[in-house]
Order: sequence, then C-alpha cells, then structure tokens
Amino acid sequence: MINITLPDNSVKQYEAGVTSLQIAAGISEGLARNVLAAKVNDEVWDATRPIVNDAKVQLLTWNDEEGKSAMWHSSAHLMAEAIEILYPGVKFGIGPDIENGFYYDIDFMGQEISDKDFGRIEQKMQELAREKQSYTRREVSKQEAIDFFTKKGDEYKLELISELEDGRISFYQTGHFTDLCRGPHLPDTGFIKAIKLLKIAGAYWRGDEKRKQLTRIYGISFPKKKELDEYLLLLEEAKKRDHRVLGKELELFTFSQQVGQGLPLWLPKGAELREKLEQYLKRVQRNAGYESVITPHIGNVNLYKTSGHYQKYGEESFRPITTPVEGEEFFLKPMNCPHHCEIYNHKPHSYKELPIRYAEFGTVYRYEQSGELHGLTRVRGFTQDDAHIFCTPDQIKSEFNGVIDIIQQIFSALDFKDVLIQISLRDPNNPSKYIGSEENWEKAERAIIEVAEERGLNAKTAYGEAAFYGPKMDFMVKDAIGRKWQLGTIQVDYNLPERFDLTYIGADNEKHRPVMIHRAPFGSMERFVAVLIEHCAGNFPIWLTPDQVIILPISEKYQEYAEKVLHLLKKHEIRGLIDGRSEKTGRKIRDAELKKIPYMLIVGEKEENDLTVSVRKHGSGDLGTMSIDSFAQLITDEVKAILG
RNA sequence: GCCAGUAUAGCUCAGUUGGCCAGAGCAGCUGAUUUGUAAUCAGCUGGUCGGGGGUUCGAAUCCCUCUACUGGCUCCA
Repeated sequence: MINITLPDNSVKQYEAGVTSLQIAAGISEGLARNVLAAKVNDEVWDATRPIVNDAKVQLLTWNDEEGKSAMWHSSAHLMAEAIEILYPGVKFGIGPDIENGFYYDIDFMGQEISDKDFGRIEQKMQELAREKQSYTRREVSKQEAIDFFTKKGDEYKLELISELEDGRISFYQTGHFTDLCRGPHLPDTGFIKAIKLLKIAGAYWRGDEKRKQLTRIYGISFPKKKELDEYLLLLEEAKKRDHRVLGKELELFTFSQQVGQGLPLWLPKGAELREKLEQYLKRVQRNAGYESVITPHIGNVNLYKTSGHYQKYGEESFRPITTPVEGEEFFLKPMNCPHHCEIYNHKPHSYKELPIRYAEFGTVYRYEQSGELHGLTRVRGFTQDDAHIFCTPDQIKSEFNGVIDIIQQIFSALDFKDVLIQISLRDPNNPSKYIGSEENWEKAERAIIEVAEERGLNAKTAYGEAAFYGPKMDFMVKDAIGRKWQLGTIQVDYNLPERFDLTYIGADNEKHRPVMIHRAPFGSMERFVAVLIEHCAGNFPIWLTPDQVIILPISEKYQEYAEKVLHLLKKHEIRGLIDGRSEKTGRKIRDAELKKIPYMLIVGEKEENDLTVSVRKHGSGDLGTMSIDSFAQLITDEVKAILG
C-alpha cells in the first residue's frame, strides 16, 4: 500500500500501481469523467500512469492550465493520426500545445493541402475521438526509438531523438499512430468532444529559415461543444474589433502603396484622437518633472556608431542617406536615446540637477521585414512616447516609482483594468553577457523587485530576460475580451552612459557615471491606438473621442439653432458637429450610432423655444431633454471623473 | 525575407466552362421631401478589373513577373 496526499492534505491509502484516474473514480464518477491529467509530486503525468510510491497527487481538469495543455497536446496527436490516415507517407515535425490550442508541423511530401481540407480532417478526428482510443505510454531505449523512425523514414523525429538522452525517451500510441513524446496525455481520445482547425501556414523546421519549410496546421479543441461555440464567438468578436477594420470605418488612418509599406497616414479623426492622447500624457509628464526636448529625424552615422546600434543593426536598417557634396552618411533614427544622450552632454551636470528627465514624442523608423507588417501594431515608422531619465544608481527606485505612477494613471484613464507586469533580470548562470558592474546590477534589480513588492504589483520575474545593458520591467494589459497586449516598458541602461561618456559631478567633486532609464508608457502611439481601438471596439472614452457630440436638427428650419448650440458647446471645449442633411431624424440617428459618436443632440421647435437639447446617448438611447448648460456640465463632469 | 492565399467603383461584394459597351448595395452629387429617437423617394456620376508582359480572333477570367494586403514562420534596438 502507498500513501497518496491530496491537495487538501488528506492522505489516503491505495495499492501500489494505482492511477490518478482510479483515485478520481474513488472520489466521484463525475470527477473521473473530467480528469485530463494529474500532477504527481509536482510533475504532470498521464492520469492513467501507475503510481508506485507515496506521492502528492493533484487531479487536473479543464479548469487547470495543465489540464488544457494535456487536452491540446493530445489533440495534436489526434490530428496527426487523422492526417496520417488521410495522407499516407507524410512526415511529422513537432506538435505541441500552445496558449490557445495546438499545432503540428508536417512535411506533406508534396501532397497538396489547404484550409479547404480542414473539414475532412476534422471529421476524421471526430471519428477517431469517438472510438475512445487510449493514449498508451511506452518507455523505449534510444536504439529502439531510432530503429522505429528509421523504418518509418521520418528524419525529423530522428533528429529530435538524436538530441535526447537514452533512458528518458517515451512513445505514445493512439490507434495505429505512434509518436515520440514526453507526454502527458489524456486517458483517451473520447475526452476531445469539439475540434476546430483554424489556420494553415508555413513554418521552418526548428524555426531556422535555412531549413525546410513544413506545413503547420493550427487547431483548438474542447471537452464540450458549447465551449468551442463560445470560443468561435470570441474570435468573431475579435474580428469585429479589428483595428484595421474600425480604423477604416471610423476614418482614423489609412495606408498608401504610393507612400510605402508600413507607413501609416493619420486621417483627421485619427490625428485628433492621437493628439488628445499626446496632450494628456504631456500634461501628466510635465507634472511629474519631465522636460520636453525635440530632436531631428535623422542622425549622422557616427552617432549610431557611438551608440553601438550601427554595429548591431546597421545592415538591417533603411539604407543611409548621403549628402551630395561631402558624402556624409545619415540614418533615419531608429531610436531617440542617442540624440537624448547628446542633449545630456551639451553641458556638464551636477548631482544636484539629477534626475534629469527628457521626454519626446519621437518618430523613429525601422526596417521591419515586409511579412511582419500588420496594421498599426507593426509598422516601419512610428512615434514613441519616449523619455530618458538620467539619474544616480540610488535614484533608480524612486524613478521607477514615478514612472509606474504615470503608467497606472494612464491605464486607469483608458479603462485598462487588468495589468500584468514582467520583471526581466539577469540569467544568474551567465553573468558575463551583461555590461555594467555587479554592484550596479545588484542595486537596480533589488530596487525593481522592491518597488514591485511595495506596490503589490501583479508581477512575475523572468530570469535571463534582461537586455544585455540592464534589467527592465514590461507592462502588459488585458483588453475587454481577454487578449493580452504588450505595451509600455521601463528599462535600466548601463551601456549608453558608457558609450557616450555621460558624467555628472558628485558632491565629492569627482566625475560619476549616471544611470539611464528608458521608458515609454504607451510604447508607440501607433500600437497603442491599435490596442485601444480593439479594447473599446471603437467606442472611445468621451475625453478622447474625435467627435464627442453630433447635433441633429429635426429639419433645416432648426439649422440656425443647431449652430448656436454647437457654438456654446465649443466654449466649453466640447467637440462636435452638425448633421444638417435633409434627412429624417431616424436616419441621422442611425448614422450617428454607426459612427459611434457618444452623444446625439436632437433639436427642433420645442428645444429652440426652451433653449434645451434632447439628449440621446450612444448605445443606450434617449436621456430626455436638458438645458444646453446642463448638458455641457454633464460632459465636463464625465471628462473630469476620468482625468481628474 | 520565406510559405500559402487574396487583389473588380470611396466601402462591402457579384461576375458561370475566356465571348454583347463590367454589375449590385452603401457612400457621393442633383432634385423632390422639411422630417421627433437606428435606413424618405427619384435621377446621375463614378472602374485602363493592383501594375507590367504574354497566350488567344477575343482576357476581369489562362500563364509569367512585379507591387500591396491577409494568415503564419523568422526577426524586433
């Protein structure tokens, strides 16, 4: 008999060789039906794998991340099995579970495949799922594994096996399909109730563009049909919120082949929106002790040689611009920091001046590979809400606090409630790849960790993710439909102060090296606006939206009164326009609703006589009649409630 | 950059196996209507079918090529 400790710390006795599935069945039949895998002594196992010694066991279901992983990983096998039946002779690369589903990389050996074939693959998968084929684990010797895949002629698996240690190799078999796999897997394919194949794409074997490109098929699966339906609904919702679609509909931005790939053109309404964001952040930053600076869009090649960017990125940048007479080389600036370093260097600094904070909405240009460009989220020319803080090592902590204040303030103003933070520190096993003194790194890393703890931030620490020049803190938000977006960042930099020989005179009258902190709360205006559009589905917060109000005169007779109302609203800094078309009110309302304008003011005879407006709110309908002043007050209050 | 797909009016899309001057809805313009909480009616304008080349008596349709876009891969100071 062995002792099994369950998560509630209760201990039960079982025969040696009991499986987690049997343990579940002993608790309740319903639980057994939902057990996808189990954590045995903190290692995820098949629920059907025998436990021979005393162990701590946690049953995993669909509600656990590891349970989902088992479901999706097993689904990848199921898909492979189906494809092997439908396309004999194919070879398999890797087929893991991912954040939302799974994929398998397959060499179809010249057989044609496209998303039109998804239907029959899904059908075959469902057929095999209904057979409740078990996932049978078998531990094999390296030689046995090599023999198996040599016979099968699958060089991809052979390559994977060659890197594995003998004695730690396992196979899983479902039906006639056997795969090299660490596991864990579901007890049987019957747990997979709903399957959808989503995408097909090329993917290099082992991510190496010099090697063969395999066909990757993405899919997702669920233990219940209903959950698949909900997921598909979410995808549809995401499609509706796509910033490229809304950007076009709401006339925010556009692209032109003439201007060039990845170079966004901001239309008047988009520019209005972006300006409001910039004005807002500028105000917040001014209050936080930042000073604005302005730097040119190009810089001499020597600037980037000094900064080190030339050596690292020179070849993959836009080609240099040369002057006609002297033949000097200039680069479009890919970063603002070298320019800001030169601003710092324009005169000597005393420790009494620090910290110095230079802010600039600086437009930078980077040559992104053409296949990578995507709407506003990935472009070749974009504006960073950049700032560089020059401070002493002892000031890092308070500067981080200050930046986090700003970031939290703006995220809250924009209704991003769910913020995740990643703290990226050195790889403790590889200290040589970082620049800067041990003492300074130690100080900065401790400061960041303390700040996160003291503020109770929702942060996770990633060792080895720091840049070579310093540790950093990245901010991710979850949008209204649960998707995660990487936005702002705060990075400590020991490298550029060295390269630009930045100094300040300390209290000891000696020269010292300042620390530089790069920070961008939004990241880039382009990307941020894209995320914001998708977050609020085009229904921007009242303080930000290009048109806050549209006035709808009942007929042309009230055009004059409409103009009077607009004029009064403008005095309260409310942005609006008049729909003076000779259309019915219903039509004007419909069009205004589609344009997502927050407030519609209907004015006719009654309103003109009483100096009132009839207010209709976007998405919620008629709010009744009120005086122009009280409406203006309503808007002003609403804006104040958010911006303070 | 690589693989796959797509490209028809400002927008969303039809255009059968190549065959009459390439169509619709919305938007726009003109006129009528003067309108009370999600679409008033009528007429009109608008396209070298992404660019270039080829096959053919004939190409939006077939082939080549370039460009852009979409989904991935790779990359991201």
